[in-house]
Amino acid sequence: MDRRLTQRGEERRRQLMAYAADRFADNGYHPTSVAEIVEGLGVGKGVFYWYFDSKEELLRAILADGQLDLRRRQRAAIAGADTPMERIERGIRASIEWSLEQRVFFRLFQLAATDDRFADSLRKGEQVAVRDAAKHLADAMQAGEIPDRDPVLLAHSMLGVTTHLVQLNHRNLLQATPEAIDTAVDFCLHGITGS
Amino acid sequence: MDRRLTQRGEERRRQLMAYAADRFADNGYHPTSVAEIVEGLGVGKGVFYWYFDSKEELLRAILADGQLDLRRRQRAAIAGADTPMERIERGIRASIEWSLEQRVFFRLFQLAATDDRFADSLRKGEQVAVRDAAKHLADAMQAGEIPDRDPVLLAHSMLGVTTHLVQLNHRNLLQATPEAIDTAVDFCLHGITGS
Amino acid sequence: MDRRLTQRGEERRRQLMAYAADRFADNGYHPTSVAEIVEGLGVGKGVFYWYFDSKEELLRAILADGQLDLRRRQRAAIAGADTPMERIERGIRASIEWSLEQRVFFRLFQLAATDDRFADSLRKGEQVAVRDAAKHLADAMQAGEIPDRDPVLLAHSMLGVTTHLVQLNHRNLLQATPEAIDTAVDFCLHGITGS
Amino acid sequence: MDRRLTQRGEERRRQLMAYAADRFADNGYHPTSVAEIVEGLGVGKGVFYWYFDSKEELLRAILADGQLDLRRRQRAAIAGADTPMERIERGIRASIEWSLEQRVFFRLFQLAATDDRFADSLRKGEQVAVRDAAKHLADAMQAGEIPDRDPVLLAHSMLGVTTHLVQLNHRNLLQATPEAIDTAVDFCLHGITGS
DNA sequence: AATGAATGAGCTTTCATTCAT
DNA sequence: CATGAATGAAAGCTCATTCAT
Repeated sequence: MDRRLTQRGEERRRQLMAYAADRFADNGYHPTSVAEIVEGLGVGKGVFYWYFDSKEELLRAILADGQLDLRRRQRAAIAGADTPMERIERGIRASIEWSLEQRVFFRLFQLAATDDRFADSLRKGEQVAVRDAAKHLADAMQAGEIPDRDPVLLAHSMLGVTTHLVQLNHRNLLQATPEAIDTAVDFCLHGITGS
Repeated sequence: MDRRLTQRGEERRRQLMAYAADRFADNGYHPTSVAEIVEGLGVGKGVFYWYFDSKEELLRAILADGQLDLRRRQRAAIAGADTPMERIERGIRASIEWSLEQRVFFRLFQLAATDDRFADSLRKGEQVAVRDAAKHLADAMQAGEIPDRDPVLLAHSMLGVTTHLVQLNHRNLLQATPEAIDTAVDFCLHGITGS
Repeated sequence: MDRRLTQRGEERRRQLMAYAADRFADNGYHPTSVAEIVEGLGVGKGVFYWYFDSKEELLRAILADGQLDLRRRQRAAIAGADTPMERIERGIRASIEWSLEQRVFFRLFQLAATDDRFADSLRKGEQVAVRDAAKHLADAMQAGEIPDRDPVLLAHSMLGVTTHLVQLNHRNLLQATPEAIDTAVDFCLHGITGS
Repeated sequence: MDRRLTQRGEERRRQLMAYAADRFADNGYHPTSVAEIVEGLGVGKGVFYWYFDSKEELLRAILADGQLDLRRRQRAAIAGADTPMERIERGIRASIEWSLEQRVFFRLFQLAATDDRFADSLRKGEQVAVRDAAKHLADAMQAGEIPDRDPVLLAHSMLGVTTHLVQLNHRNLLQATPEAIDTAVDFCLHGITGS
C-alpha cells in the first residue's frame, strides 16, 4: 500500500488506526472484524481497503506507530542522564510511565506477542531497547558499580518486572501508585546490583 | 458437559485435549479450527461435540489441567524447605523448570492471558501462587531477613522475571541454561533482599 | 479434496457438478457465483465447500469428466475400423456427434480454453486426441493413400473444422444436419487427401 | 459516450484502449479490474469514466477497432485478384497473417466469443467475412471450378481451419511457419475443391 | 479533464455447531 | 459413541461505479 494521500486521506488513515487500535485492545484481533471497524466510523467497507492492504497490515502499522512512540520517550528520558546507572533507572521509569499512559498500545503489544504473525516485528523493537539497556549495564559493570553478569539477561529481567507491573495495573489487579513503581524500580536496581 | 465416561471415553477426551493443546500452542486459538483438530485425529466432528460443549470449553479444560499440574509441582518443591527464603527460591525454581518443560501449557497460558474469555480463570490460579509466595515473603520480613515492602508486589515482580525468561527461551531468543536460571533467580532474591 | 464419500455424498457431488456445469455453460464461469449454485439446489453454502476446495476446482472436475467421456466415445468409434482412413473418418464423426449431444461440456471446453487457469488441463486431452489422429494419418501416408504432410498439422486442421461447425450449431447460426456433417467430413477428408 | 474529444483526449482514449486490450488479452476480461488499468497508466479513476461509460463499453470499443482493421486488411488483399479462387486464397492468407500479427486482437476475439455480452457484435463481423467468402465460393461453383456444396458451410470450414492454426501458434503449441501456413491453405483449397 | 476518496453490494471462503443415521 | 453431511452467519476482501473538489 503505497498511496499518495491528501490531507484528508491522512486524517482518515489516522482515524482508522486509532479506532481499530481501541477495538483490538478491547476485543482482541480476531474477534474484531473489519466490518465492525468501518461501521463504527460510519464509512463504507471500501474505505478500509483504500488505506490498508489487509487487516493484518493495519495492526502492523499500529504496532509500528506505538513502538516508535515508546522509543522516542525512552530516548528523551535517557538523554539528560550522566551515569550508566542513572540511564538505566530513567529508562525503566520511562518505559513504565509510557506503558501506563498508553494502555491501548501496551495491550496491543501483549496481544501481538502471542501471535506469530506479529511477534517478529515486535521482537525487533524490544531487542533494540534491551540492547540499549544492556549497554548501560555493561558500562556499569566496567565501572565496577555492579557485579559482572550477562547484561542482556539482566535487561530482560528488568523488562519482565516492569511489563508485569503494568499488566497488573491495566487489569485492575494492582494500582501502580508512585510507591508501587518505586518498589518495582528498586527491585530491579537491587536485582542488578546484587550482594 | 457432565458425562459419565468409560475408560475408552476418558482416553479419547485426553487425546483430544492433548492434540488441541498442541495446535492451539502452535497456531493460536482462533486460527485453529475444530475441523483441523478432528481431522488431525482422524475422527468425525461428532466426537468433538460428544466430549466438549464448545471449542471454548475445550481450551478451558486444557488450561485447568495445566494449572493443576503447575500447582502440584510448586507444592512438591516447597514441601521440604525449612525457611521462608528457601521456600521462595524453591518455588521460583520449580515454576521456571515446569514452564520450561511444559512448553505447550506455558504458551497456552500466554495466549489465554490476552483473551478476556479465558483470562479470568488463569488469574485465579496465578493469584493463588502469588499469595502463597507473598506469605513466605511476609514471613521473611517478619523474621527480619528482608526489608518491609509490599509482599504481593514483590511476588509479582519475581513472577514477571521468571515468566519473561521462559518466554525468551521458548522463542529461541535465549538459552535458559542452568547459569541463566541462576542469574534470574539471583536477580529475584537480590530484588527482594534490597540494600 | 480427498474425502471418503457415502452413496448420498457421491450423489450430491454429481448434483453440484451437473448444476454448476449448466450455469457455467449458460452464464460463464466468472458471472456464476457459488451462491447462485447452492441456492439453485436449495442447499447451504457450506455444502459446496464440503465437496470442493474452490469454485476453480469444481470447474476442473467438470472438465475432467467431460474429457473422459469424449475420449471414451472416440475410442469406441475407432474400435471396429480396419483401415487408417476409416479410423480417421470415424474419429471425426464421433467427435462431432459427441460435441453436438454434449452441448454443455462443449461450451465449457470453449470457455475454459480462453482462461489460462484451465487451458492447460484441456490442452492435455486435446493433444491426446490429436496425436491419435496424427498416428492414423501417418499410417495412411505410409500406405500411400494420402500425400506426405505434417500429420499433426492436418489433425489440428480437421479439429478446427469440426469444432467450428459444432460451435455454429450451438449458437443457432447453422443447423448441423446429417448433410452438413457430411459436407464438413468431406471437407476434412479432401483436405488431407489433397490433389 | 458521445463526447467531443480534443486531440489530447483522443490520445488518452487510444492509450486506455491499447493498455486495456493488453491486460484483457493477458489476464482475461473479468480478472482485469478498472483499477488495474488506470493504475497501470498512472491516472485516476475519473479518467476512465470520462472516456468510457463502463468497462463493458471499453471492450466493445476495442473489439470494434479490431474488426475494422481486420476487414480492411481482407479487402486490400482481395482487391487485386482476378479469379474467385484467387480471391479465396488471398482472403484466407490475409486473415491468417493479420491474426498472427495482431495477437492481442485475436485473443480478445476468442475471449469475447465465449461471453454472451460480446458474442453478438463479433458475430456480425464474422458473418460479413463469411458471406464475402461464400460469394466467391458460389462464383467458383458457377464457373465449374469446384463442386456444388453449401458455400456458407465451406467458408466456415476454412475459417475453422485458419482460426485453429493461429490459436495453436499463439499458444506456442505450433510454429506457424510459411510452410505450415501453406499446408493449412492447401488443406482448405482441397477441402473446397473436393474429388 | 482529472484526482483521490468513497460506496456498498457482492464475492469466495471459513467455521462453530447441529443433525440424521 | 461415532460418522459424514449440512447449516448459515459472518469473515476478509474486491470492484465497478460515483462523487466532491
